[in-house]
Amino acid sequence: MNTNIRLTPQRKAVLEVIKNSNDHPTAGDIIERLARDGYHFAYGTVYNSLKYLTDNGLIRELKLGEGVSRYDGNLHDHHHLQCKICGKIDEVDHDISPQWLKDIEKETGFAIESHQVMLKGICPSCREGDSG
Amino acid sequence: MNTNIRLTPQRKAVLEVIKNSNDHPTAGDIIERLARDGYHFAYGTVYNSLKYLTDNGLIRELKLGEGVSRYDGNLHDHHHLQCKICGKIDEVDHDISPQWLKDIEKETGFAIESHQVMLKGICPSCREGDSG
DNA sequence: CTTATATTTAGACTAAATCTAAAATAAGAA
DNA sequence: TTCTTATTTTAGATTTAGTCTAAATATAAG
Repeated sequence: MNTNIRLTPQRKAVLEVIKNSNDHPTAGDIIERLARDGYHFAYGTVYNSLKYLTDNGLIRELKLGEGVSRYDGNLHDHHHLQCKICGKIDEVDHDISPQWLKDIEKETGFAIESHQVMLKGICPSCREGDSG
Repeated sequence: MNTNIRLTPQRKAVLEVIKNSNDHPTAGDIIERLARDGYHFAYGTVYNSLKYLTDNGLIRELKLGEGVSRYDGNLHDHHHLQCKICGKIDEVDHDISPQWLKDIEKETGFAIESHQVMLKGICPSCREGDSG
């Protein structure tokens, strides 16, 4: 992690929005929230800031298979669980077994650098209303 | 799974391309391969066919966090491993522990319906040339 | 102050995928 | 077969997420 991080006003504002969100916003969500706070940055600036903040370990980029990137201010290792009905994303602290990863490395010869588990299901509030 | 599957010539050709591929092609790849085989279907037809085949369980859609969907004719449960350098996708048969999923269901209250593990790393042939 | 480097901006551009309305095809009924 | 209805395909416009570019601005170093 870079110790010489340059937080321009734009990057700072983007970081603030993410730190103040707990719903894993997309770039679009972030631009919307910045605008609500009176910041009207260029589209590209927000993307550049997100990349810079991600590269420097201040935020995390999540790709949950929706075709959109989401951003997370929670730097602790965790996985995600998305409701198929309402789209809500929950965080899960359990990590998968390191032995499982080692077995896969042995089997495939890959050096595994990162892993992400994506769980899809029905959240408690959507389950209440289901019929099956 | 629907027992009354209607395989139009378009759907059949799309299915064939996927069954004959072992590299998890994207829609773009599939259109390219169809064209090589002399099939020039409308863009939308290929997407409709992919959706139809996926919905009917004849193929699987993979969302590996690249922002593109890939398609897989291997219907057996498995996970995927992508090389950060060359982009090659490998298949992994090991499945994660059912107990792990149960623990998460208990913790979150979600009814988990599907899970996908995405592993990123460096493949054996790219490792040979690395300097770190 | 001057020069070099980094960043932001507006807007054009790209890629993946969806949508739409018309045309074509297939299936079912008489 | 012919008529009617439902399904599928087609071409192309549209949407969405994100990248790229060149000029303008800001910051840092000498």
